[in-house]
Amino acid sequence: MRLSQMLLVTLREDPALGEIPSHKLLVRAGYIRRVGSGIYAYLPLMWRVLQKVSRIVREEMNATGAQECLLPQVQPAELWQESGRWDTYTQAEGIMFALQDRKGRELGLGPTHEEVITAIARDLIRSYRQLPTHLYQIQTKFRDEIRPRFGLMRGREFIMKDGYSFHTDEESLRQTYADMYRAYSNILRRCGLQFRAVEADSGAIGGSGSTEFMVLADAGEDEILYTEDGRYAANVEKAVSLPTDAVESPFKIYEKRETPGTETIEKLCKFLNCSPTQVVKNVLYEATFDNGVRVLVLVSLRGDQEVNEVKLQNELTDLAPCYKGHTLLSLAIPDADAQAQWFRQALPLGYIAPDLSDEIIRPEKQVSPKFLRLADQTAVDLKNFVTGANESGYHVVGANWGQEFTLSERVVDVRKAQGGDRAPHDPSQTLQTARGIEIGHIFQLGTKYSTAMGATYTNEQGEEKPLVMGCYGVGVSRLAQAAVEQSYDKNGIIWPIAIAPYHAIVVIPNLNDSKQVAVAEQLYADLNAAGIETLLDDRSERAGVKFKDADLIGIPLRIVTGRALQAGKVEVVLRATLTATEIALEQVVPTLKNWIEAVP
RNA sequence: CGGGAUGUAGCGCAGCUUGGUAGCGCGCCUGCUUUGGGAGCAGGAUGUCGCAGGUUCAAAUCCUGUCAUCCCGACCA
Repeated sequence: MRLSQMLLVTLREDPALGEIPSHKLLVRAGYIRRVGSGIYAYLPLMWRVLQKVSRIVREEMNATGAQECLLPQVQPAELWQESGRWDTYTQAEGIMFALQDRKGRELGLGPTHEEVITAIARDLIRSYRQLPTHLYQIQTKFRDEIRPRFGLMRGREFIMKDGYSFHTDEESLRQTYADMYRAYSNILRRCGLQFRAVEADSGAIGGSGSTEFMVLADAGEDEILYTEDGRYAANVEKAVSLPTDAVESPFKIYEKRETPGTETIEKLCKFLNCSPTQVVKNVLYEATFDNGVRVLVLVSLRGDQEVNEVKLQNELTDLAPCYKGHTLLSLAIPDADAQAQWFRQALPLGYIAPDLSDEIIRPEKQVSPKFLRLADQTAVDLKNFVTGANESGYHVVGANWGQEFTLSERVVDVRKAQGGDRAPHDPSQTLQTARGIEIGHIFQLGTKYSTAMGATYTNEQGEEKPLVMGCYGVGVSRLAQAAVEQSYDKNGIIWPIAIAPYHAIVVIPNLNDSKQVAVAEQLYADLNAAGIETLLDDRSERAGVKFKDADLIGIPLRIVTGRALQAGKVEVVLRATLTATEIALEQVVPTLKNWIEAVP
């Protein structure tokens, strides 16, 4: 491609997006253009990158025996009602764009495709002889994100590879899951990215085991915890750890103390001169179930710990049947307005005890009259602890479970693991933290969708069984931006060669020099003929502009038909290091071919 | 959903306090010069000042409403 023919508009200044480098660079270098909040156009250079990524994804998927297909983006609500996800996806998380057609039928734009694929499997798969089988697609997904940001990282429309496998049993599923683990590792390695596979929570998708593939980058939205022995790595939402030991409490006698202005753990510990590990703190949440029932949840945990809301959500989802619901719709910390609505009197904020009276809950039809009291394991082990007195300005010290306070029968693990905690598999290992961008996620779904939607097969014994399923996603457009986030400098993008839009760019410094032009044209033709994807910068711009643009758009190899021509050579510059080498004309094609093939 | 901010030329911004002919830089167009790191000189084009009301002789500027976009938070008592 000749740059003189290409619609390439680069910006000299950074666009006014107070955001992450990769986003600014993709806009500035003319790869993407924002059309609406979280909605982007992929311009020609970007589209080539996306196609490169897609190709690698296809090759690795096909190598595992998965078959490519293309599923509809517009999906009838009935399918989602069958799986039970219509409400959670259109109300609670609100992530699905829902609409009505002219006849008033409800439709959704696909944020994911479990329902569609399960419906198809239900129709097509009859026998164990057809299993296992694995279908995938590369397609645009729609998600009405609460807050779109960071360009392609969290858009409302994005490209994703999603695959779904069907099995007779868990063993067969685990085999495909392992294949996908390898395929995803191959994809990321081939794209030239630094990444880490971590244990993850399976969230709204459901199912048992799941692994996330994280591209390591400081701007990543996810925190990951891992040990240096390489034996443990998990998303912070999923991570488990051993808490640090609690300090022994100095409060041997139970008594109520006046503790003015100590509404936070930090202030309280300073005032009482004690460790946060001697405090039981009590956090209030409001949970809403799918049948409209609301429950006030009081979580007790050790003062130095924080609640992991994902774990808490999972616990509450499990408890939904106790409130005659199927699933949790939302979980929130009640704000002042909500508190005024729920309670007869103002809460003693900062001074709440585990035995906060149910009496203060204002009776209401859809509201549970009692607190759901949960105790985290870290709180259970405490002796002679400090906690609130249910009265503003007062705490109690020297309290014990079974004496002054009754321990909830529901003991759970809802604490957030933190860097520095000891690892369960080997307490001599401490958890390290890193930030990552979630690029891939593989799940063992089991029979959640097949059971809900009646997708079954007949086994060798002639029995009808639900299909065992797995699902596997790669964020294709997100991966492309993550590559930039991991590889850029002050001059612009530095693409890994495997996904660069072009391998090389031939720059003519002076268009008026006919020799420069002739040599460049010849090299341009020869390189392309040799299978090296090459751009020709034949624009009537000054050399400086061309160099700046070449660096900005990040083409790995730059060939300059400039002053070295007198010696029968051209200058070849590596974008990554900006190091230049002079190479004889006839050596250019073979040399570049070697370099490109040498990249792993 | 809460909090904060911003909407003025393709991009980045000033002007608004104190109402009075729409500005700057970059980019774009023409010509000449220049030609290895975002050139110089000369000339030129480009705006429903987000939208709708209101106040006023007069509104980018003041008032009301509205829409959009961006940032922070969704913080633990």
